[in-house]
Amino acid sequence: MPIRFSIEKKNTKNFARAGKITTPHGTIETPAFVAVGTKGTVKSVTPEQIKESGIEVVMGNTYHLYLEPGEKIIKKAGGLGNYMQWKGPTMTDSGGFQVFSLGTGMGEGHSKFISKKEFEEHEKGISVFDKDLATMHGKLAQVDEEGVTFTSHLDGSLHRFTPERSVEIQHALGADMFFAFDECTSPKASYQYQKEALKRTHEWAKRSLGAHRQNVEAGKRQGIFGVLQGGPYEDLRKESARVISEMDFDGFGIGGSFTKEDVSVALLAVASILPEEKPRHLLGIGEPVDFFEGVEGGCDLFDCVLPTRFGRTGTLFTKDGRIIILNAKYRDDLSPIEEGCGCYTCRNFTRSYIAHLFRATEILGATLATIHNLFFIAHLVGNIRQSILDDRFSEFKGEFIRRYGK
RNA sequence: GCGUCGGUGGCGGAGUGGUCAAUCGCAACAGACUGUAAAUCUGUCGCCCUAUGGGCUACGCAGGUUCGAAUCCUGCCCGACGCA
Repeated sequence: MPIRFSIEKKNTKNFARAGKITTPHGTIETPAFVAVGTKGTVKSVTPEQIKESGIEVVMGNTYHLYLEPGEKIIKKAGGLGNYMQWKGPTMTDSGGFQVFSLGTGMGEGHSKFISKKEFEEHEKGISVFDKDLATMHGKLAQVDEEGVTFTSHLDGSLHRFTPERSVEIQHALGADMFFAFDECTSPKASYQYQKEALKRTHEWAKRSLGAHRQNVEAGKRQGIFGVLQGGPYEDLRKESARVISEMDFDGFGIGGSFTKEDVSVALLAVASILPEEKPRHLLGIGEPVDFFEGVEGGCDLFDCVLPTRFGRTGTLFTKDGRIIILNAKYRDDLSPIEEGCGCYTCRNFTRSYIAHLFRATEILGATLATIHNLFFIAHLVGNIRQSILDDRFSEFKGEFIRRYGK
């Protein structure tokens, strides 16, 4: 078994649990936040800085790394971790999300989240979105039963991913854990489409798993996670949980696009169906408040671009809510981003200085802000873990949300 | 002193009789971002108001021509360059 998951403590009132994932490159204490390093780098920070922020695992992306520098080079370098000099555990995403973000997501012009209002209007047919128009303009990915054909966003060249190909690339990338190739649907897709896409995702899961089990060497080093889909529909979510659970995956990913309100529903629908003894990764979710819901719904791993993207674009997490460092009031604010924060940035620099770096578009601003945000999230999730161990999860959740807001 | 060119909103810089409160860029101000086509994107950006509309003041200064001027004419002030 390439990875081992053990549960140390379970919450009696919900699905929250604290545990450990042991991988060939070290142990991850769960719940844990996975830093996103799409192209083999967590943008703007060094591996040392990632580690010092309290991050234990980094996730790269098959689509991006396949396009550049190409999986062959990374394999030759000894795998993703070695190539990027991240010594801890690694994961890779399958490229399934890009089926959405470069496919329908691009035409619809929204991210994986959609507001409740927009979703309801869409259901009533009020939306002005024109599917034909979206197809004609700029979509880079096209789904069929066998896989996805896409044009590179870098040079327009034509490529094709199938479950087998995604797994093959992910073997070359060599991460400790990786995901089966799935189709992440648009939140605006119809029930009928969600159902068809789900069938496809299940078929692809089976094929991904098959391709992985065929490679005995890779199987010794890498764990494969099957991905659940189903959009906002509870019955599809349950069905997905049943189908994917029956396959011999090493862990599970919960994917998809949502309205904020659907996340919790989707998790609870699935929580008691998934086998308890395998880790669950909630894909792509990570506002501070979201972690509580995710953990309550039984999730052990989370990845999200927000800490790093927010960092680079000047939005910083604090216990009292997020701040936009470019706001005029911080120009002469000589206090740290967050009073009492133990991160490198807060121990050494002021809001004023970081604001100055952003105004001057000095790249150190992105680095210092990213360090802080990663530290904030890693420690938030770490504190959630501790609260489970101490049997005070609900109290901690209440305290945090009261102060943070939203 | 003479000549030439030029003076536009915080800055740079369009516009050369009406659709100009004035293209655009920068700065400024505010916002967004959830398995990263993102060091990205959006909105506001003369003043005032009973604000998807209305009023006022504006294109160096002062006059003038015209139904109407940032745009044409005269004088003045300032700047750059050239000649003395």
